[in-house]
Amino acid sequence: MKKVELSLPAEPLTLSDKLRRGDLLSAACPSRTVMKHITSRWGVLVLMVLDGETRRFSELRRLIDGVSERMLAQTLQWLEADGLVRRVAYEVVPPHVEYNLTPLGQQAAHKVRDLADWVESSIPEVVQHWNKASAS
Amino acid sequence: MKKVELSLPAEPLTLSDKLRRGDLLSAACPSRTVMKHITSRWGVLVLMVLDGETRRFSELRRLIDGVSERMLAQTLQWLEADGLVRRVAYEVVPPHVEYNLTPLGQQAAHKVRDLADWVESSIPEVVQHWNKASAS
DNA sequence: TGCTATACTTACATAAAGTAAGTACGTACA
DNA sequence: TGTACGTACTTACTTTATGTAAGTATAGCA
Repeated sequence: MKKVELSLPAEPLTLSDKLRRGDLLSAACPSRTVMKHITSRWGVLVLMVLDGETRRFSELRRLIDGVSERMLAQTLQWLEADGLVRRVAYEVVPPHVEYNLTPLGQQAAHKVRDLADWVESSIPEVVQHWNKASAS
Repeated sequence: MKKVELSLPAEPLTLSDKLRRGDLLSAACPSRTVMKHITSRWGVLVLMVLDGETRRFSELRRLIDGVSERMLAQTLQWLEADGLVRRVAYEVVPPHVEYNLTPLGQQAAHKVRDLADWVESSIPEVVQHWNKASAS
């Protein structure tokens, strides 16, 4: 079983420093993988919707317009493996599974929410730019 | 020439409200597209690197480990079209092109940087979770 | 009895991303 | 003078990721 090593930035750092921080600019750094999961098309929306709430799989599917069951399941598995999402399954038929955020996931969700809020509120300016550019 | 309309949330809003804010949860909302550009694999890194700096194409390519010229060009074109990145080309041979952020792009870059900082500093916890899970 | 709902997984089709090469011309170096 | 390298891209082709549709076991309701 292979343990993941953190990639080391250019400056000489102590071992504990290396364990302390990732570097998104280096391709081999595991932070790239985590960022990929969080900023994936559905990852962003899952974190938004789970922020402070517990939701069932089917609720998430309905709340997140356009997501397929396949991608929702995969996204949740990524986030669960990263320790951001907690999955609670009740052994009943038909199945009943609940999802919520871990403390770490909550932190991520706050950053994502800040970005999402900015995007949602800046949309008019971006759209204006689109229309201006296509008009010229 | 088709103008883009904003998708309307559930609550009844005035027309000016509709122009005011996007809704990432609805599939048809243009905020989905902008979010896609910003949170794309290379979009995040481009915004990070351009934060407060002017950079040439080749500098970006070297700073962002692993990016291909093809994807870097495409990502920059997306962000330029969204009004987040400004492109300045000098008509010389060999070519010389500079990129920097618009005020809107700076705002986006700040949010992205907050998220990136969190990911980079939270990596040890995530990796610990990976190793713990694979050990069991 | 038949229909709907649950939380997934699997096989297959499509879209996106990665890879490699080409471009036109300047500069550096031997 | 010839050769290699650097610039900012684009194009053709391959690989990977995503979307779509269908299948699963069983309970509740009409």
